[in-house]
Amino acid sequence: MKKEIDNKLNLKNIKPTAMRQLVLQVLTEQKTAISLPELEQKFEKADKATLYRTLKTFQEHQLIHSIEDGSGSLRYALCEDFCTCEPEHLHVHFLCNKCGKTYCMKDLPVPQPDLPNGFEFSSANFVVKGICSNCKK
Amino acid sequence: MKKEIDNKLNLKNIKPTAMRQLVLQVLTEQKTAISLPELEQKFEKADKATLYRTLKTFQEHQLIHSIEDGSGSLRYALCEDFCTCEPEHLHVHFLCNKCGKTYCMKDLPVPQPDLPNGFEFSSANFVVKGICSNCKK
DNA sequence: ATAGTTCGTGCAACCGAGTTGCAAACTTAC
DNA sequence: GTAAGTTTGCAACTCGGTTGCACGAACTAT
Ligand SMILES: [Mn+2]
Ligand SMILES: [Mn+2]
Ligand SMILES: [Zn+2]
Ligand SMILES: [Zn+2]
Repeated sequence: MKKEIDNKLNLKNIKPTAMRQLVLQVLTEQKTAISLPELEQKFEKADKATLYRTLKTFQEHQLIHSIEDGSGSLRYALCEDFCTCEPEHLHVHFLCNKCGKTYCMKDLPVPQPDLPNGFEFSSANFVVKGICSNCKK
Repeated sequence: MKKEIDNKLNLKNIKPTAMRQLVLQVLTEQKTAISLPELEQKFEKADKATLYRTLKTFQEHQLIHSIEDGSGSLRYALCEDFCTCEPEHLHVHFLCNKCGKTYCMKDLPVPQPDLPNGFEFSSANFVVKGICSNCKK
């Protein structure tokens, strides 16, 4: 739905260019987080740098969040509407060792461990690895 | 202590070559986890590939573990003697946003979250980011 | 409407971490 | 000793990410 795409962009104060609409379209279609190289392949002919900067813009405006899953490339996924990317909204991610897909476990908040004296929590990246339900059966 | 170094290597069934002794020496001196590029700089003249393969060997023999801290390069730190790198021995890591150092929080075990049906836990990487006690004061 | 300015895009070039092939040096087994 | 296996050094390469720059589209001020 074209209208919804533009709506989302407007809500996050991102000027809805053609490129950005296309990228957001792709992002919305994903059930798992996507990397820049993967995103690149979704287009017949698209420039890496432009996609890179598009993702960067999206992230700066908290439309998407990035996940360091250790797979060699950063992965990106849509934030939930109410998300402000603050520590209390962080969730666990799951990387499947078999299919390589990275899932947002939106229902699993990242626990905030008791750090030693003097250490200050500001953010966290919690990636669980294993076999996903799809690869399991 | 030269003897201790060789001892550790022997214990983990790693042939104690000169290179490996040197690398293990450096690793033991670190209070925070070290990356391959950082390790490279610790030597006047050392080959990246050799260091790389040395770290790989160490890891395969569970002398060290690697940490995906999202800093752009993998970090490595010594395992504790009893460590077998199994899920229950995993600990939290802390990356300081200021000095960039990565700490092993050996006293903080990685919690094992309740995954949805069909998802199987096999490993995890839990990195907390913030300001370390050294940068705080 | 025009001119000036800002913004987005495309292309090429670059960087740095990690990785591999290969040959020389070294170690171990016989 | 020689032969076989292992470790090392060097060079080359891959790949994700990032930047400089120039062109064109869009927006602003006059
Ligand atoms: Mn997520
Ligand atoms: Mn550690
Ligand atoms: Zn899977
Ligand atoms: Zn610090």
